[in-house]
Amino acid sequence: MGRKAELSTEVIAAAASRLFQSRGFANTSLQDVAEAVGIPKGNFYYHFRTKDDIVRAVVEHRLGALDAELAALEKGSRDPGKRLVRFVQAMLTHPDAPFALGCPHGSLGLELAKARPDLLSAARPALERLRAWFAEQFRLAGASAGPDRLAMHLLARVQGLLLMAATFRDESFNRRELRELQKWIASQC
Amino acid sequence: MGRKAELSTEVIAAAASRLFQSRGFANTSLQDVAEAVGIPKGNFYYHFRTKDDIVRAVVEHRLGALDAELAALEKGSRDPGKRLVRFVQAMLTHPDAPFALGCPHGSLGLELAKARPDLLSAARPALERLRAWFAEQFRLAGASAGPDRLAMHLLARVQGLLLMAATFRDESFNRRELRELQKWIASQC
DNA sequence: GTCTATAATTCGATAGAC
DNA sequence: GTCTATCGAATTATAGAC
Repeated sequence: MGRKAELSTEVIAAAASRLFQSRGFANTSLQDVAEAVGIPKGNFYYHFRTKDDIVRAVVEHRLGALDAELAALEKGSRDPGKRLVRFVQAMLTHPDAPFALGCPHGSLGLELAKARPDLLSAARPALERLRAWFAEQFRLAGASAGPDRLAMHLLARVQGLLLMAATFRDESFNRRELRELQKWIASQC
Repeated sequence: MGRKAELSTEVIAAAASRLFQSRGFANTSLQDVAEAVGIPKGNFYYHFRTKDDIVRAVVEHRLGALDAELAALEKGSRDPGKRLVRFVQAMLTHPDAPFALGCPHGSLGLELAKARPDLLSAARPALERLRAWFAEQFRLAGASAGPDRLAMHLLARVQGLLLMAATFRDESFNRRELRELQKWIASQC
């Protein structure tokens, strides 16, 4: 079945994912990751060949976490429009703290677009997973406009809301904008 | 009048501003800045005490550039609603290439919110200048909703659009979303 | 004021013992 | 497989000649 080192590699990816979200990719050293997992930093290179490789592992780990969260939303509600509303609502209490640090997938994409365009494609799958799930909910809801366009629009609104929340830290703006976004979702479903 | 070192300091800030936008703060070394200006990197510390200090100088430089751009928009159009429409249109050809690299002010804020929360407040003035100008245009246009809320909403939409543009590089999405944003502006003025 | 030289630290990555 | 030890390069920052 699985590779022998799978567990350790997955543990490292999970720790790196948290560190990338709270400090960014460039500001996370292998030392930081190694300390978070409790291994010497030299041992890191048994699991990964370079620091760049960890980005791919992090995104793969995030895809797994995302699948679980989206599956829970699908199980929790029959109405696809309500699922979307609950998704954006869940951001408020999400362990990744996107209102304080931005969307983990969007902020990683933006950082890589600037500093490491060669790695940008590695960060995109998580955002595309979100986009595809949004589109499916809109399609199931029988939205009037094209579900793909609505999905991209919603993703952009989410990214903008979370970037503003992280930089301005204005609670009343966060609440108001979140409510308006939920109203927009309902109006499209 | 001005300080003796004002010109060199301003030149450094301008170069650092461009590098922060294209590579990010953490990925821009003092060596990069020194090379861009054509001075030895040791000479940097005659103008700035630390690397952190350059963030404040960069934002101050950006405020000046922003003032000039907004003044040109005010001069070019009497209708405040049209000014807002032209502002978002101008992003397409802006030298900062926000569609490829994100909004320089928003992406700097997001990076600092993650990696250097102690420096976040230094990055905010540029975003707040934009917000204030948006609000003034909405107020002048006699918008029905509160101009401050409309301004924050517009800023969030812009940030979301540019983050998505930088990470997805989907030209048709960029055009469509830009057009929708302009339609929203017109509907509020 | 402007330059060279370099200190002090940290980084990603490697070598090799066990 | 897991550890220690360390390399070479890059980083921020300082010292001091001119």
